[in-house]
Amino acid sequence: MENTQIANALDEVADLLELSQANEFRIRAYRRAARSIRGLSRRVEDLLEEKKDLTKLANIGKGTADKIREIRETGTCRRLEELKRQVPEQLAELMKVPQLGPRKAMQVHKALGIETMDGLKKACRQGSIRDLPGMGRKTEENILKGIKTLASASGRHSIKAAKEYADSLGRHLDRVSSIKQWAVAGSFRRRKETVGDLDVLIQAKDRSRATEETLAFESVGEVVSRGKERVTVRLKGGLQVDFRYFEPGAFGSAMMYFTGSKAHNIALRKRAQHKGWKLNEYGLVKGKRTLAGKTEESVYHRLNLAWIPPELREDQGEVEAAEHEELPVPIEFDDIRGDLHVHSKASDGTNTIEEMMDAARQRGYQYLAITDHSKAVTVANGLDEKRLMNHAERIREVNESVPDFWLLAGVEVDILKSGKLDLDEDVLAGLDWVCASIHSYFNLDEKKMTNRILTAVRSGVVHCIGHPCGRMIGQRDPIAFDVDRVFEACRDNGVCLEINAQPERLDLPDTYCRRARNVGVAFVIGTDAHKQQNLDFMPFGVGVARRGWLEKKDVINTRTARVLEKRLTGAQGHG
DNA sequence: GCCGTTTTCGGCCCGACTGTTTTCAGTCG
Repeated sequence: MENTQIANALDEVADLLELSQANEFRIRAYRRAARSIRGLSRRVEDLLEEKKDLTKLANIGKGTADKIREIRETGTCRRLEELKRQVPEQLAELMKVPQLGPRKAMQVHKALGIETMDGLKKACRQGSIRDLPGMGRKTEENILKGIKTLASASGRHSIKAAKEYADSLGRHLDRVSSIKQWAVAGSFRRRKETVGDLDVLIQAKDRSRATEETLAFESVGEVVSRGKERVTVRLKGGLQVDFRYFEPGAFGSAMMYFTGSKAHNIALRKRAQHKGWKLNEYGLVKGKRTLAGKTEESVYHRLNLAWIPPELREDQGEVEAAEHEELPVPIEFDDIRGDLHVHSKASDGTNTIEEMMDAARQRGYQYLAITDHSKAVTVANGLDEKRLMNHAERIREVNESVPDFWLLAGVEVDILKSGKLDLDEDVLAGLDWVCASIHSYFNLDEKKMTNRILTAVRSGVVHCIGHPCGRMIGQRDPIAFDVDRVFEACRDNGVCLEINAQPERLDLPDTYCRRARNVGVAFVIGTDAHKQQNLDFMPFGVGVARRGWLEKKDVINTRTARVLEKRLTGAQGHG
């Protein structure tokens, strides 16, 4: 059983407790427990196997630990089943409609017997909601709008889409004369793999004028709410943007508040509270006196903490690390010296070897590995041994023509169902860079999949495992394998793990990066570019690495061409 | 239901906006 499943069950208990209007702190306890489980780097299943004490985990006490054991064994727990008997399960779904919380959901259910989305829609249209106490016409409208939003937006947006909106919004805000300063915070700043909305902080003298000018942004679809402090809009593409005004003296605390994560904020507020202070978006205050707020650094320092990079703010040990000055120095995009995963026209890329190289040189790189597909990927015009040898020859000719750049003759070879590589190992051994990836049979059971990957890792000719989890965000689940065994084998065989920077992959995911780093594996960040512009995916991969606590030294394509070459040739025979 | 730098009971993060009210509850982030 996966951690997500356990966390979902706990959240379900919380949902139903909310509907039952149970003690709010009890509800919060279940939410916190669910979040803790979700954020674990290890599987609860394994922890239980090892007879570990779950109450040692944050926010898990005796009661929840018992329930987790129950959920693991039976798929549910008695408390949850009991709640389901008392509260219609479907109401929990209705609660997901924006504007409809637990109270209103229960109210419409009790008064009108509504249990389904369709029933709710009908009631709104018929105007029977407005007669309930505390509700009116506007409530009906908002619920209908909420149902529509829920259906269309279906949650989160890719980091790439969010970046496009953020960039064009930024260009607009730069032109607004009444805005003195603005910045994007939120999960976008934390570089999460997907983004729910954009949080934009604005400093302006004349707020109402700034609001007017901001709302003139061409992509604004509708204004959701509008106050003196905050303006919320939905863009035409469905992405929600919160604009929040602040004064210069509170810039740092506002950035912290809106950057989150929520769990990180709560951890910091509790820390402030212990000192008898209060922390909110307006500053760190003691009684009526403001202790800090102008910059993020000032707030962290006043709390006896080092400044924490946004990507680490998940309440996953970063506060403790900041306290003991043990924070990592996360890798930066400027540390990257080359890209080791790109395709050319030889397989399914759109550009020639030369064009890809030019694009890499324009970006200031020292090297680039051309890694076209192998023959198993027929849809991508994968190369067989003969074509690959000719292709490698061509790459080396081009490489000869550029003394100040290293073009590596490489391949992205398929890991077949058995674990055998798709190309002759003698041919692979003659290449500069071999990335091995899975592109088929994603549904093998965990044992078979683990052995499959281990066979490739131990082949002796592979430098790197490409997009190790094979997931596509929101489309395809990660493959099932024993990650710890694979990570250990990679370390022992000198095989790198790739962080694939394609925004729909971002694979390895951040939590696995951190886990693999602790095992001692080396990483490579590759864009998997299929055309020149795709080389610009690199920052997305760097974002994942930063969220995974990786430093420059952990990632081998931060090495200069000279050092990398030494490593690759020196590593021959070792893997 | 969890938890402890005010520790085994009594707290639990904090503020803005809307729509309904006429002082506030519900929702959201």
